[in-house]
Amino acid sequence: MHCGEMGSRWGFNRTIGQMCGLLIITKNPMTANEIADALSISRGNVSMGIKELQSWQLIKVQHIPGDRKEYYAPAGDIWDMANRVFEERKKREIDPTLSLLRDNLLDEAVNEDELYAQKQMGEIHNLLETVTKWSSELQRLTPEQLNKLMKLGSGIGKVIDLKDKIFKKE
Amino acid sequence: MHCGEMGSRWGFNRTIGQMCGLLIITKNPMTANEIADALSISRGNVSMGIKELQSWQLIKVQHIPGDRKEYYAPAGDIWDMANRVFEERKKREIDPTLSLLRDNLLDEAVNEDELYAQKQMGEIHNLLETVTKWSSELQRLTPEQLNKLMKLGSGIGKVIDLKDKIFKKE
DNA sequence: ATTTACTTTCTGAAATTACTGAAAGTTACT
DNA sequence: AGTAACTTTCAGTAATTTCAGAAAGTAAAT
Repeated sequence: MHCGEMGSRWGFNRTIGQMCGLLIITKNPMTANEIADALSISRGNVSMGIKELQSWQLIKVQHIPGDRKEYYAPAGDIWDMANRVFEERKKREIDPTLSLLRDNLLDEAVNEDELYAQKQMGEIHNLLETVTKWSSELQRLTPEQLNKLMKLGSGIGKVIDLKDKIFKKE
Repeated sequence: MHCGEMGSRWGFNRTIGQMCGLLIITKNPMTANEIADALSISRGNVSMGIKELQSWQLIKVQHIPGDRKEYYAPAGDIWDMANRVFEERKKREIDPTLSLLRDNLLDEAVNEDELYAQKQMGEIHNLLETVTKWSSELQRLTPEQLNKLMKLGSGIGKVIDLKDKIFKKE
C-alpha cells in the first residue's frame, strides 16, 4: 500500500507502484491474475501496469514448464532496479530540458533582457550537463569501487586533497 | 513554456513550473500581477503558486522602498535552487519510505514469506540509507572540492584504488 | 472609520488521468 | 478448423488535479 502512495512521487501511478512493491516482496513469480486478486484491481489494469513496468525494465516474464500462464518477477536486484528508475527519470526529467536549452543557447540575444535570460539558461545547462556526466561515470565504476566510494562519505574530500598534493609534488 | 511542460515531472504542476522558469530568466523581481499577466493565468493561481514555491524555498520576497507591492525573485543561484529541489524531493520521495521500512523491520516475521519480504525490505532500506548518507555528505564538501570531484569523473575509480594502495603500504 | 491597494482563500467548473469490464486478440493444443 | 486458456486493447466512467474568478482578508494612507 505504501508503494502505491509513493508511486506517483516515483514516476508512475498508484496501481503500478503497488504492483512493483508486491512483486518485490513476493518470493515466487506471480501471474497477472494473482496480482489482480492480491491488489483487488481489474485484470486489464494489471495488463497495462505490466507493460509500463516492462518499459522501465523493472520486471521480467518467466515461464514455468507445462504452464501456459506468464509469470512476472522483478528484473534484477534492488540496486539494479534503483539504477533503472534513476536512468529512466533522467531521460524524462533532464534530457528534454537539456536539448531545449542547447537549442536556445544557439539563438542570438537581441537585447539586454534576452542576454540575461541566456546567461541563466547557460547556468542551468552547465549544471545539468555536469550532473548527467557525473552520474553516467559513476555507473561505469565496478560495484566494489562504488561501495568503497559510498563508504568513504565525506572523507572523499580528504582523498581529493591528498591526490592534489601528490600530483603537485611530482 | 517548457518549464510548464516539465513542471509536473519536477514535482510541481504546470503553472508553478512556468512561474519558476519566468522568475529565473527575468532579471528584475516581478510582482504577482506581472507574473499573472506574463503567463495569462489568474491572480489567485499565482498566489497559490507563490506559496508553493516558497515552501520549496525557491523564491523570496523583496520590497522596493516606497512601493507597497511584493516583488518576487529566485532565492539564490541555480546551484542553490537545484540543491533545494533535490533536498525537497528526497524529503518527499525517500524519507517516508525509509521510516516505514524501519518500522516494518522491527516486526517479527512469522513465516517464510514474511521472512523473504523482510529480507527484500532490508535491501531497500540499505540502499536508501546509503544514498541518503552519501548525498548529505556530498553537500558538506566545499564547492571547489565538489567541482574537482565532478571534473574527475570516472577517474574517481583510479583515485580510490590509489588511496587503497597507500593505506595498505602504511 | 473609510478607502485604496494589495494578498489569500475558497468554490465549483474544466481538464486530465486512472480504472473497469467487456470485447477482441493471441497462442497452443486437439 | 475449433476450442480453451490465456493476454491486450479500448470505450466509457470514475477519481483526481488544476484552475479561474469571486469573496474575504490585511494593512497602510487619508
